Amino acid sequence: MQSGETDAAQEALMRFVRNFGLHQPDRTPCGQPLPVSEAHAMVEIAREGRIRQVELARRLRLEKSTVSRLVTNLAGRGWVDREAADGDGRGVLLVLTEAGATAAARQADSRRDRLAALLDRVPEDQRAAVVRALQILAEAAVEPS
Amino acid sequence: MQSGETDAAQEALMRFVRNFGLHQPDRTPCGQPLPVSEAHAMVEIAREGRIRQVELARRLRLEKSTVSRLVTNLAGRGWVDREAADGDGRGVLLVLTEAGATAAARQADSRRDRLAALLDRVPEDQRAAVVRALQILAEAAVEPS
DNA sequence: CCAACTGGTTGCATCCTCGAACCATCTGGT
DNA sequence: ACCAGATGGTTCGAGGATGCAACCAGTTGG
Repeated sequence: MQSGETDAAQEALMRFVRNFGLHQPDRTPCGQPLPVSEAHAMVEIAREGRIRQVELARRLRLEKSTVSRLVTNLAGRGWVDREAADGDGRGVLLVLTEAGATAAARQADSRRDRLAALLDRVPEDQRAAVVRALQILAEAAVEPS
Repeated sequence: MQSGETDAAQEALMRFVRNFGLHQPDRTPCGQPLPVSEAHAMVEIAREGRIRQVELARRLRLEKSTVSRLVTNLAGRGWVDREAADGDGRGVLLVLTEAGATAAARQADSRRDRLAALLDRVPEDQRAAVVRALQILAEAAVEPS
């Protein structure tokens, strides 16, 4: 590993976090001000349709208590329902409501716009490489929890 | 702009944020638990040696009030001193103390380790491309404030 | 010389996250 | 069948990070 390469990556990562506004936990570009973690939760729930709360916590890398409150918020917005898990009397199954599906779609659109604007500012001939790199990074960032 | 590409980028970005732990504002890998923004502040101050507080706010994309408090914390750790700006009686010039320089160096080492570990997990023949992509992204993420 | 602006600080409100305590429900071994 | 330990959730308390508004002190331009 070349030290210069690492330093460059470190510098670039910091700039990206700042420039993209990742340090502001609230207010994501999802149509309405929506906490990042709730937005991420919506993505996961929407993808699966129904998902165990503990599984959501694992994917979001959040404490179960945090997820519990987060889900309470989402339920308060009328976006998800809590159902009893089939085989397990303890578990909670999260299900997207109709309104939740609509909201998730709207959020996805806004996010798409934001990302499209970002990618618009990278030279066209490097776009594919950048996206690919992002995927590689996401994969490489997995830490043993 | 291909929609599939945007979606892939969006997905990858979300995974990266989660997997890398960017959603935890406190606790950065800098030797000791250090808030992300304070760590970034240290990087900027260390790079410049001395920097105006308002300039720090601009670079960190934070409200001046937030920076004021942030700097108070850093001063409390004994890492920076507040000096009067030369030509301007209002301004504050931030200067790294000796201890601050040491701390900044230590933090840089820890960050380097973390980044090196991350890059270690990306295939060697793509490392350069990934770092390059990160730089492009950081550049592209600049929003008109 | 005064109005408008700029840099900082402080107070207030909001939000996010974690750990601990607690409860209910499995699971595995005896 | 029973009990100890693990697992999934909820609630409570505490700690941090951030923004906005109000306020003060200097600066600038007309």
